[in-house]
Amino acid sequence: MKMRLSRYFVPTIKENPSEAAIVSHRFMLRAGMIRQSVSGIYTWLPLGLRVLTKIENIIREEQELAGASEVRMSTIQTADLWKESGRYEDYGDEMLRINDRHGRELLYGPTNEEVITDLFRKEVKSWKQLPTLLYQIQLKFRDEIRPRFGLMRGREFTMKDAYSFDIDEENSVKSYYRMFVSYLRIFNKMGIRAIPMKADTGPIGGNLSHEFLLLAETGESEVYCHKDFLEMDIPDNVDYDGDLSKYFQEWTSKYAATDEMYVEEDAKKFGDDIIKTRGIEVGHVFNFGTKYSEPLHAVVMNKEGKEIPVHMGSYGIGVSRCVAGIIEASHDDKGIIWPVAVAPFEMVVLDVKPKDEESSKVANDIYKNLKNHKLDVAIDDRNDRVGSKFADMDLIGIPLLLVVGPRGLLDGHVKLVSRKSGNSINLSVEEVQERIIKAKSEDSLQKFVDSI
RNA sequence: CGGGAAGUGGCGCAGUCUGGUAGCGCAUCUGUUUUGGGAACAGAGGGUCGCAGGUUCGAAUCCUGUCUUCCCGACCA
Repeated sequence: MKMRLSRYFVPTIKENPSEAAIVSHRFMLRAGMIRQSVSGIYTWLPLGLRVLTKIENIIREEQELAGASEVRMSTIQTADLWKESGRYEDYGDEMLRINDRHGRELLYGPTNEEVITDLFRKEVKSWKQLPTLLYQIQLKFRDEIRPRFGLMRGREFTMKDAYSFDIDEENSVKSYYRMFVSYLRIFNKMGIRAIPMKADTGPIGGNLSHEFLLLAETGESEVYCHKDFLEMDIPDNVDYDGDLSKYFQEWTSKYAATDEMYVEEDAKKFGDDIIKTRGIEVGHVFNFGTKYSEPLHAVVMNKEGKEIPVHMGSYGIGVSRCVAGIIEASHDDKGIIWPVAVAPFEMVVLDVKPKDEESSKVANDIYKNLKNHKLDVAIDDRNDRVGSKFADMDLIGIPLLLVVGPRGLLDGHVKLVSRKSGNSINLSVEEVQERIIKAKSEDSLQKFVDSI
């Protein structure tokens, strides 16, 4: 399908909606990415959905690499399982409880430990089938006391949740490391730096747990973090069947903690290297042993022929929150600045004057050629004044803008603009395509954008 | 749930104190002139003022109730 913005649904808003108090919420509404349905619940519009989908696909790719298999559990769950695990009463009013026509107690899942454990106990019986690592990307509902900040704290939200099942503590920790490393790679691919910090295990329980926090001035929690984390290398060419403890050591040996876990004496050992800033929690990993497998009787036969409860872990990423988080971390007063990997479009060809047949044809030819070379490109063929088209593209945050109009073509050039730096370069019609296609084929489009 | 603020054309707001039958900017539609960073002029359409009661000759405005949204707090991906 041809991505013509004149035919696409992008309802941008010029003025700031009064209900949006933070940057990401404002820009998502203004850029036509989302609309609120009721408090804390949103409809995703085409542009927002493209970003969400890209993030989901990055997660899928990396989770599969780490050995996890995708499933999709139902959003509606039975209360019986929660009574069995003992969490039905604990979870409180955050859980949306529903009765069906027969009066049976159901609920809209706020998390899925019970359902996945139920699946596991029915299907897996032997230590030979372990480890088992499953994940899903699914809507969750938590009836927050006070939803706020748009997608940052909604009630309905998209979450990636993964669950590991192992024969013992030692192997369970290996699964934990797999997810830990996978997370480092996932957030890096999204174009953000999320730093693992020692975490409180909260209601999910367990002893080994880390939160991944995206650093942003507008973050919800105060964090203390060693400055080396900002430059540390992301694990590459990872052998997920090998020893991953070195990565884990590297990423946990230096100090990083949220304010509620902050211990001054520990931080002091690193002196001035600890910076105090703010962060947004985008991921959380837990290793919780047999907390659910015991009450739910998720057992396997071990080598000695004895039934033992499996050791479990769960691993979440707030997918829809990531969309907002990335905006918090990357924007200016004009709008969003998307990292290439998650931008709704990698680039847009801006047809300055759609009514000018000649220049418009050049714009369309370039568009088609780039599209044929796998670029995720759209053409802005809207019959608006160029100023408002520029303003929209800045707001929406398209990383790369290719401006094609009669004036430039007179001199034989088109203009390439980087959203991030605001810089532009004039290039011939041929050269611009060559360079973009080359960068795309080398998977270095972000570098190319950064070089402008 | 406690504290605060707000609901008036699609969006942002004024009008409410001091009741007299609704206005501004942006957006939309038509026409003309424009067109390389949110055009100009002329004209047009669109609101029973969140909802329900009440007071009054008369209510956006006063009173009572109710719903919704946002902000601060406890809670959290």
